[in-house]
Amino acid sequence: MASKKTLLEDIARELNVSKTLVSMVINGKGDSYGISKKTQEKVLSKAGEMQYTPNMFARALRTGKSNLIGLLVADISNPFYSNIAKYVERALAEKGYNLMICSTDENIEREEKLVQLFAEQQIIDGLIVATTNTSGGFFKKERLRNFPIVFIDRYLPDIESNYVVADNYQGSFELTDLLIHKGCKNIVAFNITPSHISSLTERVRGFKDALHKYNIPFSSGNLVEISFNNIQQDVKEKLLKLLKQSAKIDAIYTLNNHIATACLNVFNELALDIKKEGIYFASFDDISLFDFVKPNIISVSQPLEQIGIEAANLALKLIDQKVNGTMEYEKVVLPTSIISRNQI
Amino acid sequence: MASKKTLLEDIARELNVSKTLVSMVINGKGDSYGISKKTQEKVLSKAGEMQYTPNMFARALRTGKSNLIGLLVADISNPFYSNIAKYVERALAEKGYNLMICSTDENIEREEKLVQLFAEQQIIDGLIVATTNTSGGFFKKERLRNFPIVFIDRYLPDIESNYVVADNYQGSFELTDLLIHKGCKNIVAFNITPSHISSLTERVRGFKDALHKYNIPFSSGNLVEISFNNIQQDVKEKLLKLLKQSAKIDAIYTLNNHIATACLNVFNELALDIKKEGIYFASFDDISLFDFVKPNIISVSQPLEQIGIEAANLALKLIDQKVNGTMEYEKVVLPTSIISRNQI
DNA sequence: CAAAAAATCTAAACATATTTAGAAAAACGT
DNA sequence: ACGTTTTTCTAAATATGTTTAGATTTTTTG
Repeated sequence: MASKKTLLEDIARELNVSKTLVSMVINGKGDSYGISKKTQEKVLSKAGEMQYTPNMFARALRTGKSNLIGLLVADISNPFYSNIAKYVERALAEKGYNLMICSTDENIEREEKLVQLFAEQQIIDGLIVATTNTSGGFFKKERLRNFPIVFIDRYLPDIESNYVVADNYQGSFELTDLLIHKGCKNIVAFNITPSHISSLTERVRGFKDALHKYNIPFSSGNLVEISFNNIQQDVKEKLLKLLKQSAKIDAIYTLNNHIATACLNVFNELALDIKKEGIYFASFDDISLFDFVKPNIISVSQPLEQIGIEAANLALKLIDQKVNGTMEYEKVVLPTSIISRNQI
Repeated sequence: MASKKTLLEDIARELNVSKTLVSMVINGKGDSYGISKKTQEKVLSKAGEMQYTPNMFARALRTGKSNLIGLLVADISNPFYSNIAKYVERALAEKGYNLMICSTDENIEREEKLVQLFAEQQIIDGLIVATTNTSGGFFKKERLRNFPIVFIDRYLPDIESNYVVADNYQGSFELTDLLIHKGCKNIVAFNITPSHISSLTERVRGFKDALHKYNIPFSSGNLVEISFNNIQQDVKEKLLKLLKQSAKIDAIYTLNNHIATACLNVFNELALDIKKEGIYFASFDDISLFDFVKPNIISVSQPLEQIGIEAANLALKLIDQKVNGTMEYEKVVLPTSIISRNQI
């Protein structure tokens, strides 16, 4: 005989009070509604005794608040995102919020469907998203414009928005700068296509600007595009071509961890010893793998924990502001750090 | 002027029908309720036109179903779990369900709080959980016993339950068997303490049984316990001691990827070349890292995708059965595979 | 064509809270 | 003791759907 769930009404009946009163007390508004201490005491203890827990749906339906935050990432199995997810979740749990994580599989349509479902439906109170979208058109929609959304990792340049990102430009600039100081003259950066997402364009810009600062010429050969759908194969081809060409290169700089991993795979497979050839290996994004592999990798590490915490807090702040009417855009850019493993 | 959300009533008013009818049609029950094709057509097209999307909370409140499944794991940033999460999510999305992922931080209290919140509150229709609990006492509670729960990775031996796990015993047995065939006589397994979770005890059992099969003596020295709270330091100490001792060991077998990673860190830090000393390195759990490091690692790989898919399907099946009254326990044990990188 | 049967549709109840507007009780002032 | 405040509490409305029981309308049948 599975005993039915305790309802507000059950408590009210037991105590011979109205459910209004019980609701007020349960929600900690007893004082402000002038419920006597004694009654509050009674209600609270009875509620505990009967193991009352409010029905979230009824509450959300009435209040329009679910205490749920959504997190949308391209791929939850990517350690970059799963780590951020962990920190976001921790930060939210402290404030009594729960997190709904969903992967979009780097698929714009799925992303839009999920945003629609979550945000327009008001299933969640706020959204944190590493968007796969590029145009911003979707997020301009009236109903979304008034919804608390925090972009992380990537933002959409053509719309005003709240975001928390690493300083991709500066990180890339510094990394390139470091390589140059180590004597590199012909650094080849591996980018991914399509590459309109902000983080990548910023990294490219940082790379180019650093070269420019030292008057090192940049030619199309310094930026290799890897097709997203065929990373492994494409990296292998481009890499082999590079190593065979007459113009000697002295550093490979992969613009994200996917490409880095693909390169390492190729080195492994072909037993290539980059180091012996006097080529540095550098990458944006630091993943734990880098601590174990050869060649040693110089990397730009993003402050995952900070990104997570800031994003969570910003989301909560926006939710608050929304209630209070005002709504300003906040842009958080966090510094990266170079992890320079003793190279060559 | 942010246009208000479209409600059922709005559509009903526009078309001069009852909202009952609209609801029926929207839910695809038009035929069974005998709503004429023409009317259904009208409703559907108007709903599309007005961009109607039902309010999930109102619906869930009334029906007691949210189309949400919960996934509770110890640590979403652990690639083992985040990969499973990805596959679970995909499988559920196909069936119109969404996934709420939460990390428990390997904290029993937090786990229980979340289960309470999600399951008892009926926020979710079903739960998939890699439990940190050990006793089963918590899950024996009346209200949870009638809730669709699928355990993954680990199950609780002292309660009847539904679970999807890898064949930890068999995988461990085969791995040990392989090592023995390679000539190992003194294999040392690194376990984690506390180690009452089923997956680990099964792995230990497989290890011992394989030794026994070949009449290889097992002594306490063959099983090193690493304390969970201090993995890195503890591994380092135990490892150094082992390598210095007189009795030569010929294989190290780490019982999960955490310990494996810790070992690799030590090898790295101290520039130890296990291989040169003629020691094999093996580990349960295969993570991508293993493809890149030295020494080459023989590992037991778990079928992550299958675990995810089976867990998702089982959860949905249970939800169905719950509605239909019957409720049987299903235990899915999936085969593992050995990844034998050419060692020594 | 009236009665019976079948096909369509609807009013009202319900799911479980929160909140508003106002009632009842207690305390106070003279 | 009676009107006024103040304190404490409650009935009813509300949030947005789903579902039951029954009402209308249409079609069929003798």
